[in-house]
Amino acid sequence: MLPEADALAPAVTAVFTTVLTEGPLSRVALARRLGLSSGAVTKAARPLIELGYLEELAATERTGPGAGRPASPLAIRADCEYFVGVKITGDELIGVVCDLRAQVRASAHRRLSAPDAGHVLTELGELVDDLLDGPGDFRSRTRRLGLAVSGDVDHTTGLVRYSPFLRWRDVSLRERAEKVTGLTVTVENDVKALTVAEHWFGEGVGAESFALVTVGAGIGCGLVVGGRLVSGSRGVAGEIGHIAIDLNGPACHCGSRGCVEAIASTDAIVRQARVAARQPELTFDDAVALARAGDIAVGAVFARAGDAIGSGIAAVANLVGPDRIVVSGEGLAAYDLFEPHIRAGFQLQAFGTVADCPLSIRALPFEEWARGAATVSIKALVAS
Amino acid sequence: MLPEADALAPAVTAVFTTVLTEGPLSRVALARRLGLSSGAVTKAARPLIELGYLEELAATERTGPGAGRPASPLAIRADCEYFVGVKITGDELIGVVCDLRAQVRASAHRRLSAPDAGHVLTELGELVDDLLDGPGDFRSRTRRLGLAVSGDVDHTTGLVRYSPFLRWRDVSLRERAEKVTGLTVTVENDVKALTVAEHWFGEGVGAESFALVTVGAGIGCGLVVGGRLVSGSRGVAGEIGHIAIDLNGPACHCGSRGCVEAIASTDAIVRQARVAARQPELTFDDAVALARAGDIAVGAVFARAGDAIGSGIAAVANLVGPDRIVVSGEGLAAYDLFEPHIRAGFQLQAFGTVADCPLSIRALPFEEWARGAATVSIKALVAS
DNA sequence: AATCAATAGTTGACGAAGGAAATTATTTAG
DNA sequence: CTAAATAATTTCCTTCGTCAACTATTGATT
Repeated sequence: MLPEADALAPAVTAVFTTVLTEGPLSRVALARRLGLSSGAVTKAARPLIELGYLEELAATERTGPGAGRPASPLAIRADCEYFVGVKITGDELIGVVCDLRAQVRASAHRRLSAPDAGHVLTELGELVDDLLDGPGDFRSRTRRLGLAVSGDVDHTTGLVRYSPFLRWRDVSLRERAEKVTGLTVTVENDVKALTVAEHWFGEGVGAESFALVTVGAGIGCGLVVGGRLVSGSRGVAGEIGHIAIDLNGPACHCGSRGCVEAIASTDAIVRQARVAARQPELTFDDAVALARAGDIAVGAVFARAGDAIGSGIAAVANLVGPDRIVVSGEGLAAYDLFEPHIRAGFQLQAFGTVADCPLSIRALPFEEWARGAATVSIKALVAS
Repeated sequence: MLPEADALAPAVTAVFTTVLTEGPLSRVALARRLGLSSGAVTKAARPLIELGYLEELAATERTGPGAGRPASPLAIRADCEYFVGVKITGDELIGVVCDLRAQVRASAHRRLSAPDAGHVLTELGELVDDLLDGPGDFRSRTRRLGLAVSGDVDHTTGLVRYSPFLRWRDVSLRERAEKVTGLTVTVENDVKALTVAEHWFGEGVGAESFALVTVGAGIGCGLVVGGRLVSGSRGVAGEIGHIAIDLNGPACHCGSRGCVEAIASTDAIVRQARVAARQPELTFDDAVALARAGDIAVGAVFARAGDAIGSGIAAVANLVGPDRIVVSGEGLAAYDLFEPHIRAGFQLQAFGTVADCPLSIRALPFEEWARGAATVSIKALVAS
């Protein structure tokens, strides 16, 4: 078992995170990248190699003019430690085991009969045991568990202040999960966890500022500004879903009117599609099918939703001017119906050079939320 | 003349900025505040005292139980150095001399016949000379000039990339202003400069995240997140004025529709008030007078503008969850007409605990923009 | 082959910065 | 006058990172 990587020198943390997120890099490249002397990098890398976190790759490519000693890049030893991530929803636990590079190595899920905290925690314990004792022998190399929960989460204390979907209030999730699993637990809001995952291992790598927009039952946004996750001084941030974009739009459950979420969440789409198609029993999948089959009224519902999402994204972009934006979410399963409208809505309202901000739109792969949870525990190891 | 405060140890900068922004503080209080040992504070403070930036106040108040050596608070010697700040608008230069605590000591302004860069720079040189050689003998203790310009400004290079009001493109303002004035020049976007001023010396002091919204000919927003000014990766950030809040609202000069600015800028208000009052020659002041006199149609224009501003502020608050928000601007000269609507619009659309964010609304004192410019040069001295 | 230039990485001396704890300073309470 | 409490300083020490010299490894040139 590898020892705790606590209380590391700044340079050690910097080298670790940079190699982790920006792939194999030679010591000289790291020194340039981090503004350190090459000697400092040598010294910082040594303990990480000795602890088994980094390894030196064989020199391979020759770059530049060709002369000179070839660089030996430092790379993460991904299998030196594993991390469990679990996304907790109202009716399901989705769990994964990831390696240090956040690659999913195993996954499992459990349906929940009821979302009360006691029940969820017992199920969580069993799920984690299943994951760690299943094929792969992860148990001996796993110390950490990350949990992702929607709602207001204090990630420093591991307290879930309020989670509407779970109907939890002030649940000390970290403490209780540590007792049940015996692992070191990190708790984070689900959207923020996903944002960290994307910032460290996805399309946000290297971005100084970055926004992740999730579209689904809710519409959320995780923000990275100045290289750091934005938490909001009252625990709330990234509530793109409750930006009002249409004074005369539909009423939203938040009490306002014309919120993005009231127009573009899956629920809102179903509600509008039922009216448009005059079928009160219509499901989301039915709506998608109708729109793809050319139903003009239902198609307009998706178009309007896409425009609304584009407006919300434009608002984020106009305010913080991020390097990059990623739009994702289970609601984008039908993303062919949304994408052009999201882009058009964004382009129309993005101000000046903000319109140049790269926007990637893609469906959210299954397990991604749980992977986000695991990423948070990786981050807790590296940048503790 | 005091030497350059370049390349200081982190603790020295921390002590300096903390004393500067959070008033006289004893060494022990500073140590607690900054997470340093008291010894470190003693060492960090010494050079600052020797250079004349700080002074030790006589122990005054006894706090707590009463026993113990009284603390001798460290305070800024405000008159040890002066800073010039100039706000450049299309038709006017507004200049001030501030002390190290950003108190205005002298001010002057000049009307511009034309906004071309060459002309502006000659006038700038004369304005600065007037300020420094006027009463007060500031010249000998002044090394720095801050310039505030609306538009896209690269503050690291001092280049004005694009300023629509001035019709400037790629003007290397820092270089040229240094040549004309002989001072070390810092250039910043006007709203960002004002934000720094408010963050360091105004209501944003101590805030980890903070938003300043300015209402006037344009509607802008400066953001501080994680203690640092948000610049936007393409130079654009805080464009609250171009968040669209009404799909069917009036067309905006930016090409979109229903932008906050198209509803609530002074121009937009005048335009709408002329229609409402059926007086095509109406001025802003006339509109204010009519609204105050009870004209319902004109009053509704102000109400709608206030609501729109409130919506924009709610969008900012929902996204970044700031500690505090300040609304200011020359457009708020008639702020009695706006204030309740701004607050109501904000409260309606602020999500969850975001609604608890303190909101202060107040008219922008004359010279405040220029003071912001001076503040930027103070910041450049302290945190270079 | 020998040498040189170029680049990568290591090493050890050094200096700057900050912590720990003993010491000094200054006050009030008794 | 002494003890307790708090503030500030000082000294010693550790840590971290730079600097510059040095080793290592390659391709190119002669």
